[in-house]
Amino acid sequence: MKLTLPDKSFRELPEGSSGYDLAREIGPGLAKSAVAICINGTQQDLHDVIDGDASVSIITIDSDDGIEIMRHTLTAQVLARAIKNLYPDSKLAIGPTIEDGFYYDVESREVISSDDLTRIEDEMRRIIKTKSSITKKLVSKSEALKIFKLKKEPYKEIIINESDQTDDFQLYYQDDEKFVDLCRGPHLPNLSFVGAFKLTKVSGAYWKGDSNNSMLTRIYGTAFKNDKDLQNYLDNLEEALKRDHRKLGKEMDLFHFQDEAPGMVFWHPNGWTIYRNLRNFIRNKIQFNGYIEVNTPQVIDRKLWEASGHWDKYRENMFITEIDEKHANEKRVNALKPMNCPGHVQIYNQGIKSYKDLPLKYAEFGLCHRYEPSGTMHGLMRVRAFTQDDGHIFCTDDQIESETKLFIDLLSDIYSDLGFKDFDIKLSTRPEMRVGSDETWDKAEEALEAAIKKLGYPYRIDKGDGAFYGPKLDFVLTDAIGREWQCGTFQLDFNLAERLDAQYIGEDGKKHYPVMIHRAVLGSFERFIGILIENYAGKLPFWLAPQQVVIASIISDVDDYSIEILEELKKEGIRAETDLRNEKISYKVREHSSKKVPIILAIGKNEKSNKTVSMRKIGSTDNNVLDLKDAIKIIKKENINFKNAN
RNA sequence: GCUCAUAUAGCUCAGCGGUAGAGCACUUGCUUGGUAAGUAAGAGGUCACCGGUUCAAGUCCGGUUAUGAGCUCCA
Repeated sequence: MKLTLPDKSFRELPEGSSGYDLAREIGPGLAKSAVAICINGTQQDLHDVIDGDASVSIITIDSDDGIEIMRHTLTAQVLARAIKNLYPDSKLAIGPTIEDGFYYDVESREVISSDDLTRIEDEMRRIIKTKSSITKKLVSKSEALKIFKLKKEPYKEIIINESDQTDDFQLYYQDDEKFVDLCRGPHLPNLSFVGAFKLTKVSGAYWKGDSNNSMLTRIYGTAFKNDKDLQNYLDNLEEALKRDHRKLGKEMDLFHFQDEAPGMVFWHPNGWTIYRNLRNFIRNKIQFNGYIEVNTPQVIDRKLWEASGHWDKYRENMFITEIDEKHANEKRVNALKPMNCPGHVQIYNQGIKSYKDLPLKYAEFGLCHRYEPSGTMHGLMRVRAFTQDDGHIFCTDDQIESETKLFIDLLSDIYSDLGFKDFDIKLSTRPEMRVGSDETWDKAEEALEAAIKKLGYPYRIDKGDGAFYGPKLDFVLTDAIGREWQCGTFQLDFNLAERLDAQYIGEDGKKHYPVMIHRAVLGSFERFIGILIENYAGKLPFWLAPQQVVIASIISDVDDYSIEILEELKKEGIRAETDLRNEKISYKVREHSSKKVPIILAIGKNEKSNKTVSMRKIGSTDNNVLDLKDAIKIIKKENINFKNAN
């Protein structure tokens, strides 16, 4: 048979040859590092017989695919076996690879906690030491069922039963045949290819990811070619931990949380400075883009939420309030607003609107409360009270496309100013829980897709992920360490205006319902500030930094000059402070550097007598001695973004 | 909401049945020192909350609350 290699060259091999035979034919080095073969684009075991002419490539242990196969073998053959050895009553569910690692889900009567991981790792090492070869058997559906029934593995039975495959179920065995796992394969030919690994954590996970199903124990691990790669990976994890906004928030004294208000931020002066700067920045951007800022009540009668549809479709997420005092004769039930939209419609509804008023864009930095499930809160990233950079565009069908473009332009501009160059767009369609007729949804989805298509932005579709009132575009940005964050949103709504009776008089003199577009660029200030902190590892752009300059004296003789510099900077609107404490300059530099103050001006005898400063910027150990006037010019220039925003 | 873990000084953590500890931070003294920790002393805790076991409970057990890692959610 004729085999085509990746470099387009050919090899002629006798019928019945395997990937291993091919590798050996090409060279002993390749045969030694080969772990699997890719035949016509499908990965298969190295010892599978190649079925006639094909284009093939050998997968070596050094390649990304090879590492992935190694991780797969490690979880399905080694981890699973170790668990069965240590917890014979446990039931195996599934064990896939994930980015940078793998996990195995098992049902176990005994609690497996992170303290047990070392024990499981030891058992895994013992298994690996046997260097067993791994062999495959193909069996029929009924035989596969029989085997796993005997082994008392109910989850495997379910997997087999639910498969539409009738034959060729792949069973993988090690040398002594005591352990068997059902698997899609391919696997390493033997365990000597296993490199460096580590079990990382234990947690619960629902069977098939459905919260109605039973909770299994999930054991996570990671594996690499060698110890060096593994260590490198673990170091990177530690690096990510260092920029955790919860840790930096404490170090930089930005905010805190406490038991009495879970999921709600106590902003400290430093954190609130960042918040205010970001809000001013957005406020100016949107004013420039035709939005009018409004403000609506926090607590609103349930009647309005019933009319808007929130009471029916969103109540699980709402904080409901009642007045509890005996003397109160109001017995109404209120809800804290989870969204600003119904409030904005109330403003729209004051007075009669004409088509000439459209598009009408209301913006609100509205504080919304949502009752998020207890287990989902996470620092600033997922909270129960947050402020959106919210806005609602009331427009006609014809204006949807131009409004979509205007919004995406605004969003790119803002993201780019904040240091995020790239974002992806997701189009989310009708969810199961929704208001409005299917015809309305057809119309809305078509209009939104037509707009984004016409504008030529690449997008992907996320089926069923729309808001309950309409389809949406979500904007996902990538941060400095490659993580993705869904921030901006643009939601088309053909329902709410009608439900809340918002109308306009058209050119035809008749009443029409406007389209409502719910939109936000940052999403929530809380979350976005969390993202900014992590993206910049706390070293925020100068215009956002809570404290921009510290003037640190070296000896007390220069206190007066330091104060003079402070006054100069304050005149320029710079957030500066002096540090005149009786401490060494290195102590002061260390302290303000760890608080991520962008600029430290060290002031000693020389600076005072020459009217200069010694400037040190965060992230650098250079010290530039500059004339005070020049230094102030440079600092003003650093602030330019902020000035532009005003 | 679910699984597991955690909760001790302002912060980071040790202590795991017998009257509460360290480092840093804080206060005071000495020190005026040139770019990531000068030095000595002092002060600081209802060991998250409620209950139980015990002669005796940060310490063991149960519950509550919060937090963490995941899962499920995420407008």
